Formats: sequence, structure tokens, C-alpha cells
Amino acid sequence: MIEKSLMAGSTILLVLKLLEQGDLYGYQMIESLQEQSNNVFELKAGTLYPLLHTLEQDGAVETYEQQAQGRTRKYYHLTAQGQKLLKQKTAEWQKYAHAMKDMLGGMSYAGI
Amino acid sequence: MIEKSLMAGSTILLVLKLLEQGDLYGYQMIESLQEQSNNVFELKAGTLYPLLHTLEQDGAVETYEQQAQGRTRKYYHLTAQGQKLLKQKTAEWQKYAHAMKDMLGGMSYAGI
DNA sequence: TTGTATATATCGAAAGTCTATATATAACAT
DNA sequence: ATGTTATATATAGACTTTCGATATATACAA
Repeated sequence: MIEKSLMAGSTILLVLKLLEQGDLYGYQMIESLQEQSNNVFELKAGTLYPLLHTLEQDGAVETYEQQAQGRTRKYYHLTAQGQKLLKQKTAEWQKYAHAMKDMLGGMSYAGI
Repeated sequence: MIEKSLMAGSTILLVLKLLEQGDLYGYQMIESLQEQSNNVFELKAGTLYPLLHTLEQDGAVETYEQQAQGRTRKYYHLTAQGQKLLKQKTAEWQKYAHAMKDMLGGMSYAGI
């Protein structure tokens, strides 16, 4: 698992990216992120749920509830505004990563 | 300039990387970092100086003072322990960047 | 019935960055 | 002379973000 301070700033981007693939509920995001990143990103529930509430307040996501095996799942759907935010965050991360590459040297990127 | 939350976690790495090139004083680090990153990283004095004091307490850097044009400059020198920390932080950043690439897709790295 | 997995939620701690402010000298413009 | 900018370091308090701990509730297995 990666150090928490490195996660800061990219957590929103990762969540938005997950939701680009399709609607998900919170618990599912934690599992998907862990799986897709080969256990590098281990998003904590105490981080995710407040973050999702903020994204909803900001209009980046919309929610609906669905029953499954007696449990209530709250699904999150990426809005058009959320997609716009995703693009912005992605561009910003690439700018950041490119500058880090300049500083660290040696690490060669292709296609940026 | 990059969003501050993205800076979290990589500031120490960047400072250590600067000091790998040679001894520097605080004010110089801010300018060097800004220049070498093409204005992407704008490290603030209020961030840097406390961070340098922490690095000194932890034994990652050593200091000495030098006069220049009537002003006192406090130079920072990377210790062996600091070099070790630099390697660790670099490896961790590359792990993080690689996982981000997996998540974001499309972005192609070479040599990782 | 005890524990584990699923599912969401909130509070307070911790870490890290920033703004604002303070001090002091040098350089430069008006 | 005088004010403004640049150089140089320092600290306090605000703010953001993540995390650990805790709470609630259902399903399922041992």
C-alpha cells in the first residue's frame, strides 16, 4: 500500500475514473480500486464515504439506492459535470507526473 | 502551479533530489525547483523551512552557515542517511506513478 | 451464537501545505 | 532621502485530506 500523503489529491481522480467505467456503490469502489491497482491503492471507508458525499453536493455524481440480498446499496453515477471534473483532474495529474519526471530524471515516459 | 494536495508526499522527495545535485540554501531550493520544473512546482517558504528543520532533526541533512553579500545563508547538505531516504522515496513514487498509470490507462511509460 | 463479510456513516487525530506575519539586509527606483 | 522590491530565514494558525476508531445493520458460516 502506498503512503497516505501520496494519495492526497489523486483519490478524487481515482474515484471519478472508476465511475467512468460504470455505476458503483462505495464498498465496490474500495474493492475495485484495490484489485485494479494490484493492491497499491487501499482506499479506506473513512476516506471514501465523506468524499462521495462531497462529490454529490458538488454535482459531480448522482445517487440511487438498490436492494441486494437484504442490504441497501447506494449507487453512484458520474454526471456530465463529473466527467468534466475527471478530465481536469486527469490533465492536472499528467502535468504533475511529467514535472516529477523532469525532476527525477532517468525515468523515461513515452507519449506525453 | 500544481494543486497543493498533489504536492503532499512528494515535496520531501523533491527537496532531497535537489540536494543530491549539491548543497543549497533554502531560498535557492525554491528558485531551483521552480526553474527545473518549468514553474509547475512553486514551493512556499512557509512549507520549506519547517520541512528542512524536520529533515535536519531526522539526520537526513546537515547544515552550515555562509556569508554572502552581507546576508547569512544556511546551506543544507545531504547525509548518507538522506541519500538512503531519497532512494526509498523515489522507489515509492515510481510505484505510485505506475499504479496511477494502470488506473488511468492510455498513458504509456517506458522503462518501468 | 460467535465470528466474518458486506455496506454505510461520522468523529477526532494526524500529516502536510498554505497564508500571514515577523525580522533583517541589499539593491534599485523615484 | 525614501519607498519598493528582492533576498533570506522563521513561526503561528488555518485549511485540506487521509486515516483509525467506532457505530449501526444484515447475511452467512462454523
